[in-house]
Amino acid sequence: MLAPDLARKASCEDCPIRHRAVCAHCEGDELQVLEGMKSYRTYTPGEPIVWAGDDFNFVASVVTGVAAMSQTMEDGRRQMVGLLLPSDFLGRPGRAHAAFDVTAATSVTLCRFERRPFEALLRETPAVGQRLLEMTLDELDAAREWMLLLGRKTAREKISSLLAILARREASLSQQIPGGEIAFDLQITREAMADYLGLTIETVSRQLTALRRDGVIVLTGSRHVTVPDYDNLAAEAGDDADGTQLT
Amino acid sequence: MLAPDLARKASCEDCPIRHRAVCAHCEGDELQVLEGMKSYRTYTPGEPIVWAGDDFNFVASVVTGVAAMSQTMEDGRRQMVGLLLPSDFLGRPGRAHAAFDVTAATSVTLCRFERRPFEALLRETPAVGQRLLEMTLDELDAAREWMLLLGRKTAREKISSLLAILARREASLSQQIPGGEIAFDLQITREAMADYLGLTIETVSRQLTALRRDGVIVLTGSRHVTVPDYDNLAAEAGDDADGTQLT
DNA sequence: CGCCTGATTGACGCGGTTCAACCTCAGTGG
DNA sequence: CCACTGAGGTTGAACCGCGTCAATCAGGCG
Repeated sequence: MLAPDLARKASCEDCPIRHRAVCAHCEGDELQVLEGMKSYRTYTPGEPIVWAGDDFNFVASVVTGVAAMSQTMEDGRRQMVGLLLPSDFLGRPGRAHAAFDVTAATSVTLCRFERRPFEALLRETPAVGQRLLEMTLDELDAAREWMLLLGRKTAREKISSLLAILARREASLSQQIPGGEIAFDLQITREAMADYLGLTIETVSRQLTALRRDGVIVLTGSRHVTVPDYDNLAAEAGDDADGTQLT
Repeated sequence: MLAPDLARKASCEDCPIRHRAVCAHCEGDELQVLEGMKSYRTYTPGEPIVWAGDDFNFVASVVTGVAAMSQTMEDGRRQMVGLLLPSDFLGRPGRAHAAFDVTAATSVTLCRFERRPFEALLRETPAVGQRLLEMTLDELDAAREWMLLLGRKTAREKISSLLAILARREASLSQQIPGGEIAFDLQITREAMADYLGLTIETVSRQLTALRRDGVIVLTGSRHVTVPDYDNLAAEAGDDADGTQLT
């Protein structure tokens, strides 16, 4: 299950998430300690990482890929409660059981630390705790923004919001011209979109079709999206122009 | 605007939230520092504490009362994203502007610290940062639980969930007999309930009536609720019996 | 080719919103 | 003392957005 290319410990210095992850503020000695504690593991798409209620004796940073955190009701209704992207932190120091299901959405590589030693590290190395606090506060803000989407937005606005987020990320990653058209691939299925947005796959499909019909987006195949006019899409999302932006 | 009885600084030793708030882990010297930094302020019911986007140069602990954190769309749709109860922390170290509106739901007294000195304290006093991290992680879990409610639960389940939370809190505060009936007052209006649950006031009213008709609750006046059988109410909330519980 | 998973589309119905009337109660002032 | 007022709450009727159920389509793979 170990990815061959990452099974031998890559150096933290070369790590792609070096300056965004929980270890971002660490230097020299501290980084050495982390280097000694870490181990990599790669999960295949769809593979469960933990189930809610399970013993959960490690914490980890996502190095590559996407993992989904979700909750399921007895009758099968499911709600995604977080998307874990590279540099995001997974796990809960001070808690021995997982609160949510976590599943690999794509192929995912984690940089893992045993929970106990990591908790000790938190006590002794303020830099890690401070960075974790920053990251957790950001996640809390993002979760609260998402609550507005889930509680008050229409299906069309929900889809538009999600596409706008993905378009913004694509634009920032690829340094595209502001105002120009943005194109990206949906990495996730309609089902994952529905779980994330609190909708059904049928509604997701219908609203995508409607947005295409109205010229807000261009769909090539079912997974490739082109946004001719980002402002137009943002207006459909119902976010006030000056307001905060979902991450 | 200062509450006369709290305007002179009450001692941290006697503080009702002494061992639950952000200062919980502090001892001796550290407490002295906080004691010197703090100032109290009381807000009247309905009074805004901050608006989203405003300069926000303090952080605070709620000492007494209830404050509501919420987000509003251009057209007036509103979603509450958090309820701040005594000992809860308000504010975001490292950020100069508020992300959400915060309003006093009842009369609220805050124990406030200027943001800059508090940030310095966070760097120098690990105990505060560690406690804040714990609290933030708990809030994040609660926000994620709420996402399931907003995204997937029916109106009846939403109301039942809220009542179950309030009943649990009442039972734990008043040490009631497990299995016995639980009675409590709704401290908030139908409008606040609707904003919290992502519903309209009409739907809130109708579902409360339906739960009363079905014997799940007894309503005395419009604000006093008696729960004859907690397990029955919990079943209506749709939470799986073994699962995690909203706080 | 057949099979399976993911996605689209249509028909239909329900749950929750919308709009509106009305009720209750606590002030408030004549 | 009672009329007036306004906020909070309840109830009814009609509408419609989205879920449900079901049929069909497209693409990948043995």
